[in-house]
Amino acid sequence: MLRSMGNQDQQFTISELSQEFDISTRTIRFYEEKGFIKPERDGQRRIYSAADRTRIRLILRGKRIGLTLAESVDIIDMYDHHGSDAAQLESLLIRVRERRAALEQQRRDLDEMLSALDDVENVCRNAQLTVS
Amino acid sequence: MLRSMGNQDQQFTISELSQEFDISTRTIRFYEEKGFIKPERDGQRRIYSAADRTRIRLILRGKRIGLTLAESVDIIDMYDHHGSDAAQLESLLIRVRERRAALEQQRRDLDEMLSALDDVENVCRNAQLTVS
DNA sequence: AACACTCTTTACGTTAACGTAAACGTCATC
DNA sequence: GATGACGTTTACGTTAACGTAAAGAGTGTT
Repeated sequence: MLRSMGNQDQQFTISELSQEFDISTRTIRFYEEKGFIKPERDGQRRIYSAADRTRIRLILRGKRIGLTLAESVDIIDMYDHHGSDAAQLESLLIRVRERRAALEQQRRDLDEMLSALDDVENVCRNAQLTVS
Repeated sequence: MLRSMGNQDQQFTISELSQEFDISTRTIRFYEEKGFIKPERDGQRRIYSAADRTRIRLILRGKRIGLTLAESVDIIDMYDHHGSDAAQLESLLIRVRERRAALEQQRRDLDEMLSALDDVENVCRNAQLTVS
């Protein structure tokens, strides 16, 4: 786990992140408003760390699979939840399994839908041959 | 494709479907209000066909993977879109491929998230051994 | 007839996730 | 010192997907 720890202290402005992820600055401020990220300040200006940037990336990934922001954050927080307490570990494990069950159901639904689209595509091809 | 055509003419009341799918009757009427299903009537009462029922099932599957109702219906309508016209077939094929690309991206995101959860679970196990 | 259901329409309320606009602060630059 | 470019706060607006409540119709039961 020992990394070279090069430049973890990189910083970003709001417009940089906005452009990189193709989201509005309003969206980024909204995430902060909801407590999902907590950038530092240089006077009034917000300064985002590499960790903030990663959180945004993960939130957006969650969005793409249809999770709400709260759900995404809930999952993300599992990653670095160092609840050393044994009871906390247990409840964390339970939550992880619940999430995984839901995500696996999602994957089944996704696969069904994909194979249905495959069928449509094949039917289309055949029809094209018939027509042409 | 010749099926035995047993009882395709089955009918359902709104409360039957509501219970079967564990959604409210309001939701079912809402779907109709939006034009996603068009049940017949017995006087005032709505009567749902097997096809209506299937559409609801597919809409709900779409919901589970995070699609909007409009998106779900858009995909569902691809299934029985018998656009015999060659140009229509072509544009349908394009739309099918677009959808599939998005769904495949979704599956990648899903798989990443699942493997991240696997990691969390393993870390938890190790921590449990350390603690106990 | 009175009730109990199930269904109907109409309509206002709610939450999430932002969009949009107004009004202002801070630098650099022309 | 005015003009941009970029940032800030505050606040009202918007859409999707229903929830919830009110008031009534139809059908069967006691």
